[in-house]
This record gives sequence, C-alpha cells and structure tokens, in this order.
Amino acid sequence: MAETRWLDDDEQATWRAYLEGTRLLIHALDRQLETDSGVSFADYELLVLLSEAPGHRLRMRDLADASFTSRSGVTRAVTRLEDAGWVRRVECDDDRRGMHAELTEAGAAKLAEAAPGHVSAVRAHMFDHLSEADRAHIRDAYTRMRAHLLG
Amino acid sequence: MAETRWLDDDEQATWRAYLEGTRLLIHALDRQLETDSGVSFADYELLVLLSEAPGHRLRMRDLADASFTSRSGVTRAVTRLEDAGWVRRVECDDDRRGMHAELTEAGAAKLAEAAPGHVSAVRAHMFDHLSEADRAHIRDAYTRMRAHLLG
DNA sequence: CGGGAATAGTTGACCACGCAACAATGTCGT
DNA sequence: ACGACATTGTTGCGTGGTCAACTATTCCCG
Repeated sequence: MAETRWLDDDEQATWRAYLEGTRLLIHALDRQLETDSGVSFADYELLVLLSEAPGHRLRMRDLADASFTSRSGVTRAVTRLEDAGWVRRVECDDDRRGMHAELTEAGAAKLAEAAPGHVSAVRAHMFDHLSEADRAHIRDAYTRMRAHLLG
Repeated sequence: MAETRWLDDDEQATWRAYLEGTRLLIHALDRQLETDSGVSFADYELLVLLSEAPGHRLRMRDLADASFTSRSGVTRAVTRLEDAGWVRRVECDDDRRGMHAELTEAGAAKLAEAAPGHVSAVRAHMFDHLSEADRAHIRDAYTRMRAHLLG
C-alpha cells in the first residue's frame, strides 16, 4: 500500500465547493418544485424520463436504470405517482412478468405545469453563474466521470 | 410571466452529465466507505468536521450548519456515532441548553483508518478525470453557486 | 424437450431524514 | 428586573429509500 496522496488545498477547496454547492442546489430545486407544483425532484425526474420515452412508457427495469435508483424504489415511486393519477401501470404483452409505467394525460399536464418554474430555477441557481467555458468544462468533465463510473 | 427559456442541447447535456455523474459518484463513495470501513459517507463527513474543529468538538447547531442537514438529523446522527463509540456528547458550561459533539479517540482512529481509502476513491472517481483547467473552472463555478445559494 | 439458472417486479423489515411541536434556557427592551 | 421573544436540542410522525427474500416467468443448455 503506497503512501496516501492527500488532497492539496486547491483540491480540498474544489471538493468542498462542489459538494456543498450541489447539496444546496438539489435542496433548492426540490423545495421549488415541492412548493410550486407539489412534486418532489425525484418524482419530477421520473415524469421527465417517461415523457421522453417512446409511447410515454418505460419498463420498470429501464426506469430504475435510467433514474439510477433501485427497483424497489421505482416500484414504490410508481405506486405513489399512480395514486396521484400521473402514471398508470400497463402489463407487457410480450413478457408476462413485465410492467410498463405510462405517463397519463394528467401526468403530462402536471409536468407541463411544473417544467417552466423548474427550468427557471435551474437557470437561476446554476447556469446563470456559469460562463461558456465553465459549462464546457463541467459538461466534459462530468461526462468522463459518468462514463468511468458506469464502466 | 415571460416565455420560458428552455435548456438548449448543450445545457441539457451538461445538466444530465452533472446530475448523473454526481449521483454515481456519491453512491460509489458511499459504498466504498461502507464496505471498507463500515461508515456511511454522511457519518464520515461528520467525523471530518469534528476532527477539524478546535478541541475536536462542535456545538450541535454548528454541526448541523456545517453539514447542511437539519438539527434533528444531527441529533440522530450523533446518537448513532455515540453508540458506535466514535463521538461523545459533552454539555456546554456557558449555555445550559447546549451540547457539544466531541470526537473520541476511537472516532479519530476510525477516521484515520477510513481516510486513505476514501481519498483514493475521490481521486480515482473524480480528480483523476479532471485537467487543471477543469478543476479551476469547477472550483470557481461551484464556489459562486454556493455563495449565491447561501445568500 | 426439461429443468436449473437468470430476470422482473413486489413486498417486508429496516433505516435515515425533514418538519413541526415541545421543554428548557438564554436574550433583550423597557 | 421582568416579561415577550428567540434559540437549543430532542422527539413523534410521516415519507422515501435500500437490501434481502419471495413469486412468477423466461432463458438456455445438455
């Protein structure tokens, strides 16, 4: 085991700013969505994923993968969204184990209602503070990190 | 209400890469700490904060602020850490409402044991993928975002 | 084919966290 | 000095999440 290479001051500052900024950002977005539209950030993202899928539907499994959460988490989230009337479960006809989660009209409407405020908040809290160069570096860096972590 | 300015493709890509990369990163760090040292990432951060504080102790309130979590969260986390023997509660002598959370010897030892692996993971999953320029942009951008969100 | 292994989704048990309410204590203006 | 108000830490409650176990179904290889 080699000697540990600790973070220098600059790396420390980067790490802390990133962690704390991210925590504050997510919290702010969550509160904005919750108070303005009655949707949590996590649920909002599920609705977005469904809205982008062909036929506005996704297998439970794919929804779990796409949202980077566990399958049981998706099961419960979809039940929640179903109770709210924003999603319905549809059986697969080619796989009798399978279930689709499908966006309802009400779900699409809720998304349309919530989206503008959310996008504004993302701009106000993040993109408005980024230069073109900042954004390019962040995009490329996190794209690499994501690829590495998925590998 | 003005027309919503949606995210363009580049902003979308940035946002998704950042969100997903962050989620994967935190998850990876959490698992590394949990499996190698039996500490959650959240608890690890509390130990770090205490280790950096004068006298290895912090008021509950300050610990909550520094960790960006709620007070009740800190109360329960400290109870958890106390049960593990890594932290002890010490009454304030200048404020009878007050409580200090103080790092124990065992807590310091646990931190010393966990830190190298954690730092290695942070390097492997994040800093190794960042150029000097990437890091500078991320540091500055998130520092601004954090300041804005704290304002 | 047929049967073991893999996969889909759900559920139960458990844990972590936030909010609101609370008692205890401190602070401050008048 | 005293009463209104603020602050501290804890707790009950509700919510949301993971892991492991389970059933039902599908896959695949001998």
